[in-house]
Amino acid sequence: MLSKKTKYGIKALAYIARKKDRKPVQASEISESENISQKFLESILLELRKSGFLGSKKGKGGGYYLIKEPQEIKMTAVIRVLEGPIAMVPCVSLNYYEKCDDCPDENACSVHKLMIQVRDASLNVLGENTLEDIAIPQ
Amino acid sequence: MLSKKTKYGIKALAYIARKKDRKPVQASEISESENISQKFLESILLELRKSGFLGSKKGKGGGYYLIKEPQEIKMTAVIRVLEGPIAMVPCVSLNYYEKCDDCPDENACSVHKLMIQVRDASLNVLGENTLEDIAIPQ
DNA sequence: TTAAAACCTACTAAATCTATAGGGTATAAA
DNA sequence: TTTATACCCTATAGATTTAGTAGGTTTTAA
Repeated sequence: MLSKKTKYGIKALAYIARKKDRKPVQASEISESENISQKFLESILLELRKSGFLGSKKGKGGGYYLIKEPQEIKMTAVIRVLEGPIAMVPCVSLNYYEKCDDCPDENACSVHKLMIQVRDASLNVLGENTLEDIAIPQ
Repeated sequence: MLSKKTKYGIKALAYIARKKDRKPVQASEISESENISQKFLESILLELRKSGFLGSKKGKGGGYYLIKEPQEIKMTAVIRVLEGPIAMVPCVSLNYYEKCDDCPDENACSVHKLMIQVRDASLNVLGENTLEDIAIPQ
């Protein structure tokens, strides 16, 4: 299951991407428009800034803006930052690999083989979709 | 992320499916062989029995056995029983649908559209794999 | 009769999620 | 230079889920 944090983060990025001008967008505006708790959203936007997706401007007229073009932002990257691994088990994760305690041999594990297929299917979808693709005008 | 419960459940089913004879397999045997806490495993096997995947026999020489043939058991069905929805958000779940609190219009939601694609990709993989496919002899 | 094995209920420690509280800091406009 | 704005930061807390553990009861085969 996708956490609310990730879901809100994606919606916020899409909201910012839909704006044609590159003026900073306030957290309060996104919060109201997308029905997200403002304080919670602030922490998410902050994280997106620290991980290089957003820039920010303080003070009156400030807000958040995209650093890269929407078509350059793959959804795999967004989800990895907000949610963590895309894989359903750590032992098939490309970016967050962990060995299973119970598994002496990954290649003999039935779950492992299945989850590699699921991971690749998900990676394929999320890698082909960019922020531009999902931020269609309403 | 797949819960340990689901992971153990799949491994247990695969273990039982690998046995050629249809004699009942004890929880203790699976527990030792797959490095799963026996008590935890018992509760999982019980759930798999109640949901129609396994039959059981009590007393000495008892254990669990498959009710259907491995090739008739789709992994979608197993995961839905043990883990719940396959979709990453409830609003795109076929079997566990729930409306999002924050979303007035699902069709205008960027997350919704993306997650439908992810769901379909996962469903495709999990629907094509049966217990027979993943229970390859070690 | 005894041992084995499924069955059942209740509980719990730890982690995670989803925020909320309460400010601090930098900036722009008046 | 003041003031309002808006980002920035830390701490905390309630709810839920996870991953078990504990301690039994019931059924069956030998």
